Amino acid sequence: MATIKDVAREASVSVATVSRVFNDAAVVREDTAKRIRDVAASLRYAPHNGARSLITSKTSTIGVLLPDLYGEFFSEVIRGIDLTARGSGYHLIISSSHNDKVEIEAAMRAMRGRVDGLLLMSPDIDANSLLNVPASLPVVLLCAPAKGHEVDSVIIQNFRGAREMVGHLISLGHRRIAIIKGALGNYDAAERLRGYHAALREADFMPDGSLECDGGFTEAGGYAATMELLAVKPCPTAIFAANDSMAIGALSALRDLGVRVPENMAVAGFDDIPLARYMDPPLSSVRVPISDLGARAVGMLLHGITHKNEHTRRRERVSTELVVRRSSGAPCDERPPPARRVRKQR
Amino acid sequence: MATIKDVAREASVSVATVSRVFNDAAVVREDTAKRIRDVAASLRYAPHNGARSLITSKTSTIGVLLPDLYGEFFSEVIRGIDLTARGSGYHLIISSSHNDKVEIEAAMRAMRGRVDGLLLMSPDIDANSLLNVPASLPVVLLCAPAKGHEVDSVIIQNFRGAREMVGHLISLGHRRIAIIKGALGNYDAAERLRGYHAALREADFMPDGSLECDGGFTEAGGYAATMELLAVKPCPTAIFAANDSMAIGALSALRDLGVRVPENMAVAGFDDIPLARYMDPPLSSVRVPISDLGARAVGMLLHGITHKNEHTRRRERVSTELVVRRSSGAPCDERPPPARRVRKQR
DNA sequence: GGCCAGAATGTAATCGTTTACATCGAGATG
DNA sequence: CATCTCGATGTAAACGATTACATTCTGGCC
Repeated sequence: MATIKDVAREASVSVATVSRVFNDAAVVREDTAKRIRDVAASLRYAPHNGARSLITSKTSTIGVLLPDLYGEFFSEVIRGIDLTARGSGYHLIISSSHNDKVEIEAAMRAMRGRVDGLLLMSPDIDANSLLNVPASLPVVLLCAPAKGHEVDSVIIQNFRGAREMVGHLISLGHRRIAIIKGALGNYDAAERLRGYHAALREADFMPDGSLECDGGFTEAGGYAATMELLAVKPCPTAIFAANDSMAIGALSALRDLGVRVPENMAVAGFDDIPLARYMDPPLSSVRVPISDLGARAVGMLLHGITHKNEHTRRRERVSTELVVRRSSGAPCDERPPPARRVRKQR
Repeated sequence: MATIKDVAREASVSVATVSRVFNDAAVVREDTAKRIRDVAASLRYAPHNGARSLITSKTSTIGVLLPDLYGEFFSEVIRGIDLTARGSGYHLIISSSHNDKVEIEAAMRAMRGRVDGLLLMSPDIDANSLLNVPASLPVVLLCAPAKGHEVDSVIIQNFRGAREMVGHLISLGHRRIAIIKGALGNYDAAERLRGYHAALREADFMPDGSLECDGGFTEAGGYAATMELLAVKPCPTAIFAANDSMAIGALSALRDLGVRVPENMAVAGFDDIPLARYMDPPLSSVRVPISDLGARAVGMLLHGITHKNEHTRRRERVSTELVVRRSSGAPCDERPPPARRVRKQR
């Protein structure tokens, strides 16, 4: 493959001049510049970015470490990240399926010299892990607690969102509200559970462990958890799933069992993935501006990269919004029902 | 940030020895190796991959150029790509939103020196564009015609799938079958249209231009197209959308118009994205093994990378499968239970 | 024509690695 | 004891660019 030297030789100039043409073309006389461009084109020359970034110590690339790539949530996050990064002239290196600390640290090392900064979404990373990693590489944590404020982060208002949704169910008259919990050790999962508890406490409900089931954030987990919950006596009248995937699993289970939603069981999710409004019945959920999440994280990271020296640690949180659809049993505007007032369920 | 020289100095050895420890550790005496590893850890040293790949001319990275990142189709493709690439120790650099030829060529140049090969998914790339690009970079085309066999490609059996689906609708007794066409100039779109025509021809139906509407592969486009189609007299009794997104738009439109599916209008899509089975009614579609598509492409690309010299051009096609659900009006199994996915959702 | 300023271009060091080749010791061999 | 071998380590040249600094042109002015 042609290098800058080949072009220089062929155009009878020095490499410096060729380099200048491809960077600050201004200083090169127009006729030489044109000659060089022609030669470059005929040789199909393109600058070698690896070499370039070695000397400039700038890769124009940011690394994205994710636990997984499956499902609408990640797809949306990445989209937000990509849009913002590209807007600022940055490329994206994406690396997924990092489950334990060891893998993540390995992946972070692997990013050394490839990226200018790192976006890290991982349930079980903590500040300590970051110490085992090439120093002075800006990092932003996604959906993870930035303990001790040592590192930037952007998180979802999980607590508030969950409390609000459970509050909504309570306001509809539900007294036995079950929760399908997210993956163990996951920050979002823990916070949503906390929000659930808070809402119950505020309504002076007795906590009831039998109404809390693990769902692992997966659709299958939601299905299984629902099967368990329906065996509990007295039966819950509402199920709050800590994400939409599990809520979808719950809807499947209820359908298989012949339980009508929302008449005999209210269901609500979290995230408001695009799929939610297409469910039957449409799923009430807590909207998270998912692609914003990614966009904000990139913004923060880019600031960290360009103002490396005096960039103060920051923590942003994206706010959530209650989205009421039919599955929770409240009247709603999705498909306007005939005049029907708020009706207590049982 | 610490470099190999720092480590060498601190451990009182030469850079060569340090390098050897991080590569073929075998030749270094165990006690020196340990000393070096300790020093490296204390300095938080990690090898600079940019420099490394400059000299080895190997980046262990493949570039992925996509038109967009939105929607389940891309999400699945990327997942397949990521899984396979990671399995072979490759990283992914992803770049989306490339619409016209110029942008794509720019993006391809930008990949020079960053990647060992390129996965290119673009409706309007052709063999000629590839000539304007750094030579000898292996490329695999996704869902695009590899005219003249100059370049590897993997494509979907669009023609067969579409013909089969339209044949299915015909077998159900439909005689006026409309099509919502995909994006203009898009290869998949053209092939699916061709399959539609073939099926009609085989049934000796007269082609009717008024039954062909553009939908641009988007949900909104499908909605609009459906509105138009319902104004056609005599009205079609079935709509074949060239992808699921448009079919979903069609379902929305029909619901808004009060047309019952499948009783008064059969609807079918293409791709069988995860959402399809959740629609109301569940959407008949043509299943495409989307993540396989990505996986196969990576496999082909890796072969091209490792056997650069004598790698014969190849073209693979992934096969499709008819998936009959309620929306087409045929008797069919009830909704399948959720897939038992073990995969983590977040 | 000689001089000079400023524009255009060239020279060479540098970025952080890898690796062919050179060197150095130490133990084995005759 | 000289020599040979071989294992461990060091030296230095690449890789392909950028860029400070040096050098060479160019044309304007006296």
